[in-house]
Amino acid sequence: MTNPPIPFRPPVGLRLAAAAKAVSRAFDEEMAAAGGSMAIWQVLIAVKSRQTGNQRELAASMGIQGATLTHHLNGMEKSGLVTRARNPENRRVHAVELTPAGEALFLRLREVALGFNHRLRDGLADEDLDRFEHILDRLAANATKES
Amino acid sequence: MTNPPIPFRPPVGLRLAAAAKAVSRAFDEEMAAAGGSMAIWQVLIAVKSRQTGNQRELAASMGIQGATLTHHLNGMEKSGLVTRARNPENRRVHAVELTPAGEALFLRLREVALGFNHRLRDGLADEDLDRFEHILDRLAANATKES
DNA sequence: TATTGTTATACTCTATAACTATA
DNA sequence: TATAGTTATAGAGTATAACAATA
Repeated sequence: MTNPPIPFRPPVGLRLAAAAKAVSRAFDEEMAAAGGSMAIWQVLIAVKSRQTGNQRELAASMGIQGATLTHHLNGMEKSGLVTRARNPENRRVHAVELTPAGEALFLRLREVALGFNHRLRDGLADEDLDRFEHILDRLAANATKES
Repeated sequence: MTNPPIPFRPPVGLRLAAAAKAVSRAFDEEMAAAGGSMAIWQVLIAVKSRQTGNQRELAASMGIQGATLTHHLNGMEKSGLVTRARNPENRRVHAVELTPAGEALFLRLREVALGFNHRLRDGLADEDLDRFEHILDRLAANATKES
């Protein structure tokens, strides 16, 4: 009836989550100091890198639901960062575009992101990062494939 | 007035965040199916692996604030998973202990976590994971060190 | 006064369900 | 009917500030 200690070592997924949390938190702080946020930055990237896509695709590329993206876009539109206009050829589609303020914020946040990543990569060779990203991809694929 | 596309490649930090999100989400789903959650699992691990620590240390090991941990413990106490009793030697300290239900849930979630990690590691050699975790540590350290 | 933890409150991100507009 | 997106609502996780209990 005693309670023998169970040998225990934190699993790899937890290591990944903890590291990602620490990195995201530090990144968020720098984004906030520059007038942005992680979510805003992701939307700006998504809009900037695939201007033609509809919102559903945009949301998918961010890993969130369409309604969640609407939520973020509402805030960004209210802040004057983006505009949404119906596409004349298919008026169901809303074309999301950056305003000048949105473009300016994108450039500012990009500076922050580039600087952050430069610091993040300190002491890490490109080869290390390539392998690292390869394993990231593998983990994500393993996690999401049906057992 | 045209809009020349700015060459752009998602930074590494974003890759890390996206992979962690995908993995965490899949993990959360399995935890939920077993009656738990990521937060509950982390508390159980923290309590289980360092029973002597006070709540502040517990929170720190989870990367959250003390008040946030209280929030989780309130829920877990209400669910009958943990008890909190004052330490007679220093009555400011609340000793967090698992109830039998908490122990049972720990074991159940551990099964889920072990199975998940087994699947997660599919096709990855220990050597790969060692290097991977080393880089995770490095990234976390780089992110949190003052620039 | 300092330490430990809780309460009160609020913010952000996320989701689902029901809805509107358009095709 | 099907598709694109929005609105309404809710839940989880987090934080800060003020507080109570104890030392």
